[in-house]
Amino acid sequence: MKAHSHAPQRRALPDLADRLRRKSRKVTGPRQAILEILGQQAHPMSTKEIFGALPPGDCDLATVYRSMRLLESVGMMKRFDFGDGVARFELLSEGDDGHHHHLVCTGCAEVIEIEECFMRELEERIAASNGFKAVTHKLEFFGVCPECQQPE
Amino acid sequence: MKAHSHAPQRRALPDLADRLRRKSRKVTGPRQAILEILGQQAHPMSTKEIFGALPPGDCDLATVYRSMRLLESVGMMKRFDFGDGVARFELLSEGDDGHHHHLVCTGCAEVIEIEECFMRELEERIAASNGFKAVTHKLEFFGVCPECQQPE
DNA sequence: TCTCCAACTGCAAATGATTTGCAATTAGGT
DNA sequence: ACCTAATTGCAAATCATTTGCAGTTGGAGA
Repeated sequence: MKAHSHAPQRRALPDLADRLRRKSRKVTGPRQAILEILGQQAHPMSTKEIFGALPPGDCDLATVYRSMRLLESVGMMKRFDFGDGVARFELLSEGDDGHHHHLVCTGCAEVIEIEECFMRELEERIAASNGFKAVTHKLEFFGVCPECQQPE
Repeated sequence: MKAHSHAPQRRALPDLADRLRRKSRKVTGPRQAILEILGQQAHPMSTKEIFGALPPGDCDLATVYRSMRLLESVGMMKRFDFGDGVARFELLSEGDDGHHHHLVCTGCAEVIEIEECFMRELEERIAASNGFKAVTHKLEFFGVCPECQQPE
């Protein structure tokens, strides 16, 4: 498991309040709880996983889905797509745009964060040569982790 | 529209027969028809689109889904994921592993193929430093195409 | 502190892509 | 031509995610 200090947990709540107020949205129990969960998690979590980590009976799955969208829209959450049809989220710390990539084990689904992004210049080159603007990219790596390499 | 000669259409059918025979699968009408469609298309098509391009009443949507899986498994089709929840496919010409990337306009969904792949060494670096094997990646670019940049 | 209404929430039903069970059909090896 | 496993159509089932609706609640303003 890779150390990755995600959550300046102390600032999470006031930050949440600020961002929500700006859009006249409310600071509700589910939203705080979700932030709490994600703050303890170093790796992206699916909505189902988040729901499962919530105190039982605390809130509805639909509410979690709705919350993820909202939190994403106010820039507190980054959505990732590992191509398995399930959206995953990471909590963004303030000022972080969350741009990074992952190395996902195709055997056990272990996830390792790749800090560096080598693609900025590449983006620019591609944008320029195709007349595109605002070019971004999605990039994830897949492979077999050391554990899964043992026959066992 | 970018020129991209996808289909050595002449060789498609015998090739199909070969590959299918090896797995004792059959050369059926729907499978030939799908190959035909994809062979005329320079860009990835979704299953629905393929279905729509097929002569009406020719075959069932479920059959198209099943065919795409099969054709992918015998290495005649490459699956792409643009993150919109719909799988897209390109016909592979013989000997081609289909590894390339796309630049997708977030406005009109225009797709441009990016021939070069600059990631081989990167893959190796990432594999090495994390002890992973068989590392691959998924990478797609998104941006606003020249058309969509005009206010209209 | 009390009011009030837009923002939320739970619940169930709706979506949309994709898969699957099953009985009827067919390609292709012998 | 025959025979059987591979295919297909159709409808029902999955799965992730969204949405309609009626009841609940956070928080700006009196």
